[in-house]
Amino acid sequence: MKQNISQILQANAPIDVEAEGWIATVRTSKNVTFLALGDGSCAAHLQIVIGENTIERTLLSQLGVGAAIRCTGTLVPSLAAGQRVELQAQRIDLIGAVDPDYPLQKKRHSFEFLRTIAHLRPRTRTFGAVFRVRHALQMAIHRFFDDRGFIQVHTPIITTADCEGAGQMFHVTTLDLDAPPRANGAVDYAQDFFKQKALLTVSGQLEAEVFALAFKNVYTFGPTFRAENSNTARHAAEFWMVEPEMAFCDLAGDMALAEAFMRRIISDVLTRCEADMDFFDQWIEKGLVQRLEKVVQANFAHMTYTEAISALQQSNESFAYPVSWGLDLQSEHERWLTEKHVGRPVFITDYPRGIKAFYMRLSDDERTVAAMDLLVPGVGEIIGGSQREERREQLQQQLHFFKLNPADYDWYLDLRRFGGVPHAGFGLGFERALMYITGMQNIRDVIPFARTPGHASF
RNA sequence: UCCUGUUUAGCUCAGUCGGUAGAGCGGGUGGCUGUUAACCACUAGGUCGGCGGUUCAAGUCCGUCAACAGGAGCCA
Repeated sequence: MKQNISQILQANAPIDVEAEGWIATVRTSKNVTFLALGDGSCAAHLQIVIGENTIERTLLSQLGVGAAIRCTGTLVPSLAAGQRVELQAQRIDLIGAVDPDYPLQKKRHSFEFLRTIAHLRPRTRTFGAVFRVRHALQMAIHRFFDDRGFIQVHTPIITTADCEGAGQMFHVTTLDLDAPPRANGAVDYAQDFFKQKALLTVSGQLEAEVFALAFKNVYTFGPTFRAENSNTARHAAEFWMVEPEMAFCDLAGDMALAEAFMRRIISDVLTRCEADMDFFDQWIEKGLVQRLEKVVQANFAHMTYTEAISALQQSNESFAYPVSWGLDLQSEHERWLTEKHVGRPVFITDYPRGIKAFYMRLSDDERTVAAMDLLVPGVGEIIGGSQREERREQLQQQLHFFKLNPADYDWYLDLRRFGGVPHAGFGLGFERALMYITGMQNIRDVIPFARTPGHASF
């Protein structure tokens, strides 16, 4: 198998090699030309040295930034500082020429401009690092669960239940939208492909619970969809979510898993993507690596929602949003708690029933539910989870409390009749975790081809 | 969706008090004994986001639409 540039850069010089890739920069002087060649396999480029009269002058003039080439020659220790080895070219083949209007230049571009050329931006250093780390983070997540005996469940992407009553969902239909069949004045979904209204999933959690009650420890990791008209740096219409679910597990066990999970995936990426993480530390967010190392080392703090509210009320900070028991915590509150009050990651637990989802387990005080959010310095909430309501009667009460139709949840209620057990889980937005780990500030820049309101190009 | 801001060369930006447009990079040409986003010289490149208004005169002031960004809400 051919060697990629990552492997070539680690080879013992001198040795004859063949390198393939795209030209990142060109520097010429009278007797020598230098190319920086990249193939996405690592953050570093391979320096190619072209001596006088090595190749045809017409070929040399075609070696512009962006061109794809194959270079054969001898890998030798570099004569200059800046790289350990370099490739002395003996032969260069132009595999893919580049037109002079190639938009990427050897200078800084704005992320806004690069979003408009999503078909070319993966070749830049920043996006090379982003998508290598995205892959590494994904693998770290799978390894974490696999090491603990978790089974991954491929929960459905097309669903017929508005699972959590959360937000707008995308419809999936084969009906003619210009003239849909009607019955009793409404669209007649009985004539649709699934013979009922179908939607794109917003969460695999409810289906994951089914598998947790058969395989004990499971997780989902797949795409989810929200049709919300949210136009922010942290929202996308299509994103990936990680949702572990554990049977015979309470909220404390849930938090213990979440803490071990965060530590492990961060340390995995730090050790496996050292060069890319150094790149982010230098160019995207100063101090990033140190911030993450502190998260890996720190014991996460714990406090209840009620304790958090009183801490906020006694803080003498002036918040834009009011603080009072029963109101949800705003971003500014979460940031203050994790950054200033405790100065490390913190779990907030036992939220008021009314501001959390119907499936969360009602506590004995009947005012709070067994919910937890993990807040981390820099971003605020990164994980949300809960112990699920395993008692059938209480779950029915919760459905009534949230004005949901029990008939839509018959199979979910059934789980509480046939060997139901205490169980718990949490959800992690994959892209938000990636933003946290890379320091990238816009979710559109950690997704290969982002889907947001008004944008589904590429 | 709301608030605020931005829109000038292929890219990143400057443009003062209203008087018909500038730089760096990139492209082209030439130079340079090994460069590190190389460097030096010359050169081409513009419907100043669209439409409308004020004015003798608009990149500049006003209105409007659009795109983009930041913040908010919603959330992951």
